[in-house]
Parts: sequence; structure tokens; C-alpha cells
Amino acid sequence: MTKQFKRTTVTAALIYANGPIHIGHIAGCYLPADIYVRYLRSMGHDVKFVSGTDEHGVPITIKAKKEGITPQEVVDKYYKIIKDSFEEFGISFDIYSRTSNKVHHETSQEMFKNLYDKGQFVEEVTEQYFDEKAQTFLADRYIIGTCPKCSNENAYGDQCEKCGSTLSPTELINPRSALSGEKPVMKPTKNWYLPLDKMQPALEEYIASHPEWKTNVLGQVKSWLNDGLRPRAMTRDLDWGVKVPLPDTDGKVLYVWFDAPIGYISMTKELTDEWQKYWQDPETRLVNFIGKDNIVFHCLIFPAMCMADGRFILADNVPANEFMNLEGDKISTSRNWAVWLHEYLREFEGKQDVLRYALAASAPETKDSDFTWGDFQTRNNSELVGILGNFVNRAFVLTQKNFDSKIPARGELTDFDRQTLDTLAELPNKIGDAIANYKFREALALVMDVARLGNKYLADTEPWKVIKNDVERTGTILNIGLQIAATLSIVSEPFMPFTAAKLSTGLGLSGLNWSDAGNADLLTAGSPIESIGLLFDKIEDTTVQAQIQKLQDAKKMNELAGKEVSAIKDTIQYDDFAKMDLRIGTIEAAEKVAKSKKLLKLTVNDGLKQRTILSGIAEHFSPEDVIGKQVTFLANLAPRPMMGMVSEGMILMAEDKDGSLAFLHPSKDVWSGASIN
RNA sequence: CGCAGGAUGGAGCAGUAGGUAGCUCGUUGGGCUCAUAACCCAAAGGUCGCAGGUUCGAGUCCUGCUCCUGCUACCA
Repeated sequence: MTKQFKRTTVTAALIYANGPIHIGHIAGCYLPADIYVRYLRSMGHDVKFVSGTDEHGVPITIKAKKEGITPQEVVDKYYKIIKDSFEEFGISFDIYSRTSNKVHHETSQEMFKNLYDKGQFVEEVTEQYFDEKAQTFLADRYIIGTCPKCSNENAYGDQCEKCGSTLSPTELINPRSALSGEKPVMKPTKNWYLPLDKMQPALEEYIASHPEWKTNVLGQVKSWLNDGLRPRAMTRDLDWGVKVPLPDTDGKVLYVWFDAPIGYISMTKELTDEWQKYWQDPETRLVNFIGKDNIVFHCLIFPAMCMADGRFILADNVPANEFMNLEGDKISTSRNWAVWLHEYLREFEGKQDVLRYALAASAPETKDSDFTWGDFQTRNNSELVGILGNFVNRAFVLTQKNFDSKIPARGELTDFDRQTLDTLAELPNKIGDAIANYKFREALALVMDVARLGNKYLADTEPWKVIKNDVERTGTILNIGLQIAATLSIVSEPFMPFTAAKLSTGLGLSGLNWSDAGNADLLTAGSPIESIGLLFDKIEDTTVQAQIQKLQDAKKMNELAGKEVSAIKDTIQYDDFAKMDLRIGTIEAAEKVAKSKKLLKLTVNDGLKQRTILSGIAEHFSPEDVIGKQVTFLANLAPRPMMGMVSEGMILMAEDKDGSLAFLHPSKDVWSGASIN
């Protein structure tokens, strides 16, 4: 922090190009990075802001297969959506590129080759599961099998979600491929590993030299270091990605997390011929904005790569944010629980700054935060409209009415005027310091304090009263009010660039930068102001409710779409079937089982006697619904004690897509006890 | 299991080297009327997750515990 740098390279996480972007991405890294960069630019610093899409890796090939298109078509589609929405949202990248570009392939291959030639890799041949039908090696996550610990039949190769234990694919009983359902075979494969274990001391030293990093970042890193780093494969068996630049390596590509961070470098290459200045000069400060899931890659693996390579500078800071939730639930692309940026831009035209404000104000800087539409509305209505918009509007309207839309001259100052101007002069530095220290929420609150200062100044000086008998004094008051607005147009720019631009247009200002903020003479008396209308509009309850409804609909749709018809079980013999005694019975009585959420106690007449069957259907049916119904049940199932009672059989139910249950009735009433063959 | 982060008035968050608990929004009351029923002032509201300990004194240090999140596909 104390070191003086000549220039700054700012990167924002490379987003994976298999879906559009949502508010979590923005709040997590793109908006903070943009605020930071805009501030540095306003300070006159030399800064390059680089980001793009990460277009390699297994999930993209899966997505392509699912949609029946090529991986390239997948990434082309999302690259465009993502790039366009960022641009419209005012994220001011100097370049937004992609890792499928030629220059990126060359750059990462060159770096790989350099590490290889320097002997930095360890070659190792391991046995891995291979899917013969899909002709591909399987990532741990794409192997499904029975958990050795809890016998869950759908455990993943890396973890069983039922019992939570961490697994390795070879531990699974009856492994099968998630792609084809086939049983995978073990096949030897050679890969190149980066020996992180040997590099740990150097990495520890690097981390130790940055005690100023955010606690969540250091904590995460420490967690990895405590565990002890292990060698990590930098190549994968896959045909989608950057080819390994060595002989006889067909079907092998660079590990996405090897090539992705190099993307920052290759994108800078595309941007400028002077790219080396931004990546190799120790007087350049490198700042990587990311979300917390990326911490290990940016704080350990990428630095390790750079150290091994020897040519590149290491990050001076990695200000990672935590995660943002949505209406109390985790944002999820696959569950469609998200506010998509491209949709927001369509539905809230011209309101980029409202979302920028709401996200910056509740960004997950120190811990996970929650975005709610209610909060969005409040922030807009009571802060942007009520405080900022209102102040500007008051100052403008008063000037229009009383001074013919010309900036009035400033006469003699009162103590209160001076006090106000002093406060005004201090705020820009405070805001700048907060931004420089990655405290964007605090910085934004201080920006609002500028508007609050203006509101209070007008309320205390009451120009609408003074005008009745002292025009000159009124002029002084409004001059000061407008000067406050002028500073506001500068300090709000990193956060709300669209609003800031409108405001400077209205005031007839241009070309100002951060050092001008706080100055009380930005506006010259006599120059005109231009009507800019209202900076912000109120957002109505109905608008907000529509968004919430949309989310809920999406959730429902997704639940329905998420179900797939399960595969047919293994073949059985007739004898196996004949063992089951399936019968029709009539439910004669039903009651809820006390203290149980799911169980219903059913009294079923099977033609011979009444039997008690406990069935887990209470969440779907009430006792009145089922009395008198004929149902299919398994009559010779071994009795099973539950909740202090014994269940003598099992009612057969069909589960519908949405999780609701249906009974199996005979198509006409039959006698109780009818057997089923 | 372990490691890491978090748990502070109704909501969202600050609390820097331990010394009477702050901010924004919301609520209530009052004032003002230039302004998008916006603005200004004031008040109410917290035993700082739980239980111990160190200290003259702890939200802040130590120990144990509980809950949430991450480390684990999609994903910032």
C-alpha cells in the first residue's frame, strides 16, 4: 500500500461462458472493479481494465451436447450476450475478450512450454476412469456410483451429497458415467503436474508480505496452506480447450485454471503492444477482482505459475467479495434463481445506475449479503429519489425560477456557508481513500453524504424565503448549492456514471477530474444551466411485485423441468416379481400420526381383515381426502415399526413431475382383496 | 470430521491498538413547503449467537458450544 506504483493493471474474473450473467457476478467483482478503475482514471492514473470470458472446460462441452450444438457455438452465443450487457451496464473495460482467441491459445501454450522447458512440471501417469461410449475421460464429478459409506446410489466421484463424505472416484461401488450411463473403464493417462507442495514456502512468503489483504481472502488462503498444497495437474484429457504444446499429446488440453488466468495477459496483448509494461514491470500494480470461489486460483495457483515462469509480476491485492444471495436463497444458474443482467436492462431501461447503486450499497464485501427487490425499491425511492435526485432537483428548480437558469454570483459568505464548504472540501478525499482501500460501500455512503450536505444546507438557509427580500443572498446560497452538485457530479461518477454524466451536462461542466472535486469554484457565475429533468423516478410496488412473481414462476418452472424420467432398473426374473403380493384394498379410516410431518396412519380393508399401513403422504393428502378410496398396496411386505406403531404393507404411489403424488386406483371398483397379476 | 469466514436494535451493515454501542433504511412525533407526499429536526428501539474465563473494565482478548456460508457440479 505504501509502495508507489507507476500504473495499475486491473482484472475482473473471467466468467465462464455457459450462461448469461446475473447480479451476483456484478456485485461480486465487476462493479467493484469498475468503480475502482473509474476512480483511478479520474485521478489521472495509468490503468488498464481487462476481462473476458473463459470458454474452455468440461461443462461447456456438456452444455453443447445437451443443446445439440458445438462448444464453439455455445461460447459464441454467451460471449455476445455477456459482452453486450456489460457494455450497456457501463462496466468500462478497456478490453473484453475471450480465451478462445488465437492469441490466447498461443500465449498460454508459450507459457506452458516455458515452464516445461524450465523443468517446472512433474510428469505422472495415472489410471483414470474412461467412458468408452462417449470416448472421453471422466472428471470426478461425472462419475456416479454407490457411496461406500452410506450406500447412497447416487454419490458423485468427488463427494456423496447424502452423507457429506469426500470421496475419490475409485472408491465408488458400481461406478457409472454421468454422460452415457455406461460403466467406465480404468485407463492410464499421462499428465503434467505443477508441484505446488514444493512451492509452498515461496507462496507462504508471498502471502505473508500482504497482511493488508481482506480477512476473508487471507483466511481462505491459510486454510489451503494449513492443509498442505499438493501437486496439481495442469493438463486434462479433453478435446475442448488449448492443446498441450508437446509432441504426442493428442486429446490433451491445458487445465482451464491454467489457461484462464493467462487470459488476463493475452487479453492485454490484444489491447496494447505495450502489454509487457502492464505485466512485467515491478512498478505496475496488479489487482485481481474476483469472487470468493476463485481465491485459491488467484492467490496460490496463478502466482505459483508466475513464480515458476519468472517473468510476471504478482498481484498486489486480490479483493475478493463473498457471495450475494437473492431473496434469501443462493443464486443459482441451474435453478434459474437469479436476476439476469440482460433481462434487467430490458425491463428497467435507463436504470443502470439504480442497480449499480443498489448492488454497490449492499455488496458482499465482508460476508454474504442478500439482494431483495424490496431493498432495491427502498434504495431507489428513499435514497436515490429522496436524497440525491431531490437535492439536485431543488437546486435546479430554484435557480430556474429565480435566476433565469443562470448560475448566480456568490456574495459575502456566512460562517455557516464556510463550514459547509469546508465539509464539502473534505469529502472527496475521504471517498477516494475508501475506494483505494476497496471499501466501496463506505465510499458510496460518503457520496450520498455530499447530497445530504446539500439538502441540509438548503433546508437551513431557506432560499425560498430569503428570495422575498434579499436576492443577492439567495444567489449566494444557490451558488453554493450548485457547487455542491458540481462536486457530486465528479464523486458519483465511479458509482453512477450515467447519472453523473447527466448532471455535468446540466451544469455545463466537462473534463473535470477527481482533483477538482470539493472545489467551490467549479461553476462560473452567469453561465447557464440546462434542464435535465429528474435524475431518478420512483419505482412502484407493482413493478417490484412483478419481479418477485417472475422469480417464483421461474422457480416453479424449473422444479417441473428439472425432473427427468429415471433409468430402468436392472432386469429381474419372473420369480422375483411373483414374490410380491400386490392387492387392492379400501381405506376405511385415516388419521395423522402425531409429531410426524409426513406420516398418515391408514386403516385398509384387504378383504380378510383390517390392517394398519403407515404412509408418508401427509404433505400431499389430508385424512378426509383418502377415506373410502381404493388403493393398490403391497400386502406381503415385512411389517415395519414406525413412530411407535407397526406398518403392515406399503401403498403404491406415482410421483408426478412437480413432486405431487397420485394413487393407483383400479379403473372400476373391485372387491377389496383383489390380487394383482 | 477438519480448516476458513460470519453471527451487533424491525431490515441491511460499521465498530479501527479493550474504556459509557454507531450508520443507512424502516417506525413514531414535530417542523418546513423550493423540491418526485420528497426535505429538515427529534425520539423510541440492542443484556453485541450461547456458556464460561482473563481484566478495574470486553462487541473487541482466551476456552468450549450452537447456527449459517465456503472449501464440493452450475457459480462472482
